Amino acid sequence: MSRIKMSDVAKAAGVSAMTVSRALKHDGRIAPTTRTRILKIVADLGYVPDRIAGSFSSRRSGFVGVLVPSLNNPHFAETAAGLDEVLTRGGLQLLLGYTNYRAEVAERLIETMLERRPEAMIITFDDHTARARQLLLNAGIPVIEIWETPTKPIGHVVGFSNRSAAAAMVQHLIDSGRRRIGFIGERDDKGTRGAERRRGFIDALKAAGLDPSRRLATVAPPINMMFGRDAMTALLEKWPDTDAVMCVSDPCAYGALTACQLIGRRVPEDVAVAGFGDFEISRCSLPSISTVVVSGLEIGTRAGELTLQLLDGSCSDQMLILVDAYTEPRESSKIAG
Amino acid sequence: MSRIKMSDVAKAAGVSAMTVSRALKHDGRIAPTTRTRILKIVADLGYVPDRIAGSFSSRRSGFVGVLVPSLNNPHFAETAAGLDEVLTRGGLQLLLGYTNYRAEVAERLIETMLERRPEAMIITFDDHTARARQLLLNAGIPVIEIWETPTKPIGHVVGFSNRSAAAAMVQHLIDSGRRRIGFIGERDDKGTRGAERRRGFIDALKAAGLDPSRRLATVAPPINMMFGRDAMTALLEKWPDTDAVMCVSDPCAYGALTACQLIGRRVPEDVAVAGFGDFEISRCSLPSISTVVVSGLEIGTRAGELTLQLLDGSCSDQMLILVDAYTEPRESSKIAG
DNA sequence: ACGATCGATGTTATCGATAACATAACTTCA
DNA sequence: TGAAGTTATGTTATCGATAACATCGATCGT
Repeated sequence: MSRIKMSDVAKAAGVSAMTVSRALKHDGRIAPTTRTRILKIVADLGYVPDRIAGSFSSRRSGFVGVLVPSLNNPHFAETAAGLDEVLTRGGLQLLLGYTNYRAEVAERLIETMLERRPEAMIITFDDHTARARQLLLNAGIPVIEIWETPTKPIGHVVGFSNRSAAAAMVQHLIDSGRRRIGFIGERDDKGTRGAERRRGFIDALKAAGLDPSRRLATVAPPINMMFGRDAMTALLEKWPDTDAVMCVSDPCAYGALTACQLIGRRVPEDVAVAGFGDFEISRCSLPSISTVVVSGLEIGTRAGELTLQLLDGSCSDQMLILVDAYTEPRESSKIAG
Repeated sequence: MSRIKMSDVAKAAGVSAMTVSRALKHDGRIAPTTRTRILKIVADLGYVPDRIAGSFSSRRSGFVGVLVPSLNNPHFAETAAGLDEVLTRGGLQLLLGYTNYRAEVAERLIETMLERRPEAMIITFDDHTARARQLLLNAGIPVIEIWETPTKPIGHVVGFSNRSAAAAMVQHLIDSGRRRIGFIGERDDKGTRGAERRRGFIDALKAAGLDPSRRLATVAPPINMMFGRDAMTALLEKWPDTDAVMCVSDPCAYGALTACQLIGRRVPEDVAVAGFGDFEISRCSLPSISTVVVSGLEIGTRAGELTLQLLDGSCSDQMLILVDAYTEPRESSKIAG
């Protein structure tokens, strides 16, 4: 059961192990006929190279560590897909971890990942612990924070301002004639994207001289549909004259929409509903839900491309890449009749 | 910039590298005082062990390779979460890859993963290429197929029969008085879970002596909401007297539901709609959508536990673990009239 | 036609941790 | 009290590939 190793292949081909190594990674300096012969023997023997040994020897793990809050979210899944797509082309492999939106989990994951000597780390911005930050700074590898624009970045950034994007959406609600606008989201004590969106909500209302206190933000992320429904029910009970609601995400907004439909409030005639993120549900629901469009895939591919550039030395500045995030009005915020 | 290594820590502590190694993995044979002293020095120096070297030496990668069709699907995300939860406890790390439902991508991923010498492989069942199968068989590690019950398993299985589960749901539609039942899903040439569900649909209708030909299954997975809407629109155009539709998944069913609402067919009075998978949307939609409940999390945790048992030798048989999948009737299939 | 260059391949040292074995000090109990 | 066991630690060899350098024959330009 002892595994076939490179020297076995070499022996079978009548060459040295080094030649086999070169044949496998196609590094030029090898005769095409030799290469073909070796590859045939590799296939015949079923040789599978040992990348642990290879990484150890070359001091290149071929890994990029990626941290997302949750996989169960199409945005981060798309970001991971975009990263994977680009990095695979560069011969790199994703080492994916998810934090469940918890900083201490993130710290542990960062530590574990760094033991694998990733060549870069890509982190979805969230409040990091001081130690996590220190670990990343000491790692001596490129660090890219994504999905936000941190005030104190660790390294590079590929993201957008959740705060301004949310503010723009609230402004759209104001422009469509709404004045008594509520917010449904996550509780206030977390440095997450959701908290930034809440700040954007407050920004926009204050700027317009409106009351920003209609907020129901009580649970930790992730927020789901049923929370949106329950929160909207509660919000309408507490502030019955509410004429619009901004939700931290589209699933939450869909829940809020169903709450209105169950209670008998018409959307958008009586209440406008807005979400965030352009999830599938916000396009397909009846009425469709106005949302902030942002492409998780683009964040992934841009971060992936930046990673490749940083690793091949073709980019050495500290980068701040902003991706587009824009308000897309749909039926749920049509100007009331 | 040369990294601190174990021997540096050893020197600082006045012990041998081996003692540092033992202190870090807490393997018993070490004096508590020595251990404390070493851990303090590790922290002070910011030493991060090199697991590549460690894996190379111990011949244990600490990885478990996991293949899912897509991350952008709450089921597989939950399965990954369940696996992660259990395997982390066992000191193992997930190496996650996704295939986009494509066998050739799966083959490439399996090959790449095996180079990392995973200690086990967990594969979401789909049609494997012959080479993928061979690679897995030759790897000499436990292989667990999940989310299905393959007729010719490679190793162990943790799953359920998508075919019978779908058949049971169709039977429920029949029991609720429906006779002209359609199916919306993925095209017929793939060995996926969706194709199994289509077979289950046909099984149930044939068994009841009903016509199973009302099928719209034209695109490759994954199926989305808008496809469900378009397909339902087309299906009702082609077979206007359809009184129920079974959809390959809940998002697809939600799309079909909105198609009915747009056209003016009442659900469930005129048409019953059924989905698969107990996605959030099927609980929250109005009406709620009848579905087949199956826990991706459970599949993950069960597969994780099995992995640990296989690796510590406490289980050596070829295992077939069935998880529960049951029909949950909701409003969308209430008995008409 | 001959030194310079190049292309293909071989040799050797090495990456950093850990398994396996060795050792020294210290207990234990007949 | 001394042989046998126990505990804490040290020593040595090793995992499998690859970087760096070495070699050798073929080719080329003038």
